[in-house]
Amino acid sequence: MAEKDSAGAGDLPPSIEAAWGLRERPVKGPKPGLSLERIVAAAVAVAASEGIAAVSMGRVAKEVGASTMSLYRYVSAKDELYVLMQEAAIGPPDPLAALAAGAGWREALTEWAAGQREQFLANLWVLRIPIGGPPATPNSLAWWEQGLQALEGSGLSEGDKISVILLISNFVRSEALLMSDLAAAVTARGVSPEEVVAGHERTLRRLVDPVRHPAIHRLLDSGVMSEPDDPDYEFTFGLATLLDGVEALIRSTAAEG
Amino acid sequence: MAEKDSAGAGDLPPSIEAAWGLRERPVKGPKPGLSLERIVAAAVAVAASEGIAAVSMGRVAKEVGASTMSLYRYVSAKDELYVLMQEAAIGPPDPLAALAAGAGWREALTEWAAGQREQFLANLWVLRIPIGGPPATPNSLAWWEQGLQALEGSGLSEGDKISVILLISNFVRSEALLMSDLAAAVTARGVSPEEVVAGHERTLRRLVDPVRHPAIHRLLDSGVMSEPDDPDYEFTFGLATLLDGVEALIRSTAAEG
DNA sequence: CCCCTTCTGCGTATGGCATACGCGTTATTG
DNA sequence: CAATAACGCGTATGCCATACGCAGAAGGGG
Repeated sequence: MAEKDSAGAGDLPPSIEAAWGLRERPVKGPKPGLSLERIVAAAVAVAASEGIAAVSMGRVAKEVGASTMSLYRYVSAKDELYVLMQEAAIGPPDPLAALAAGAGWREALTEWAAGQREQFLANLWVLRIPIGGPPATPNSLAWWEQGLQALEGSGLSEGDKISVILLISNFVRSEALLMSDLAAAVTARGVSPEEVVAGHERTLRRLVDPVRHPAIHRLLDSGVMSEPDDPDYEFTFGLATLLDGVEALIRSTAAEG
Repeated sequence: MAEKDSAGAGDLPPSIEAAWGLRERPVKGPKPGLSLERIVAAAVAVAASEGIAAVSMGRVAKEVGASTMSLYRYVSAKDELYVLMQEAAIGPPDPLAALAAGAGWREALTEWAAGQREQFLANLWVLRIPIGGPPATPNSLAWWEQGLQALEGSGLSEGDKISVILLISNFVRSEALLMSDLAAAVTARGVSPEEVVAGHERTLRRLVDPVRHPAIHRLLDSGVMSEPDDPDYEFTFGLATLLDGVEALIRSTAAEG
């Protein structure tokens, strides 16, 4: 009951194959009136201006001037559309200047992480679409390729390289998601980011019991919550810490290798 | 048009206040036939056995033997139910043995991260529910409290402490999400985890072009994808790297302080 | 003691959603 | 010129969250 198909479980959905440029145009039948590109572009536009929740098959169809069901000739399910949207929004990475300049892995990775973050921040809705498994689209792969290249001179094993890449890209993603949450709260109420943060601090103060939560209480008293307001701070801090950890790994690898 | 309400934007939804034990029972009217606890427990049970997607208001209502709309007397929207489900599933943290034993911050943080991961892995569906903003529920706060306590002796500033806690809990979360993705793929097809990974490697091999993706190509050739199969590996590796970074931060703080 | 207020459970209705299915139509190939 | 295959899309199904309002329960004030 297990091994049946020739290719097996590893096959791609057809629209993803189309994103890779595989898949010959069928030669029979009427010429398609739409195209995957048009559909995905329309979906991205809706998501960018009204959020991912506004992206429905019907809505996208209206945008391209077609009927809902006609989209299913191009995409077999909405999840496929999501994948293609992500792919289109993220785009290919710019070449790493640090690599060209012959700089070290740390500069290269920093640039790589910053680039990825930039793409996320420019397309916050991307962070809201549910991920399923590892990437298999051209641009996603290109980003991974670039990350691996940044670690080329590090002396790490191949396994350690992906692990590091995974670690960093997860960090970038979750930090950007935090920003996105803040942005969402800001637009939900009509207030400024500062007010949102201040409101949350007020709520915490009301709930935190000095006896049961001494550390949080100390934290609130320290006034850190009201301070910095550099939107890049958490990113810069986290990345630096992460890279310090990677540096330790690289050093120890070099020492024992 | 800005400052109107006394409490302002920081207010909690009523069902969350109920989770804190605030909110007096109304004295008029019929006695409630249900309770938040029963509803949340039923929702958690459904999520645990059939996934978060199976949790609908109607389904939960059926589970507790009530009508769909009656749930809205206890919860004002489904998102509130989500928050309460998360709170219930995660539960309060066990006391840190490392802290009691007087061990250092590194042992304490490691234990803390492992505990958090354990809760996630035992309730994979939690990872699928969309997060909105920072936690304001009792158990979530308790976890944060414990994380901060683990860093007590580190000499870090309060601000650096939250940043570190944030960094680590985001890491734990995203790593667990990866496991969850794998588990989902495993149950979706009927195959073993090894076969899923192997299938993905096969797909990659088909798509990766040695010229455009030299680093990934090298990676695939190195055979790392087929190797380890220790499900904790990525977690152990990432956490160690992260903590090495934190160690560097603590050292440099001590040096300049 | 009774009525009025307040809260309960819940039936009904609305408007949204993804998508299965099948039909008429259009191009291409033999 | 027919057979074939892909097209656009109308219709229908079965979910979903949730607004609204009503009928009945419980307690408090007169």
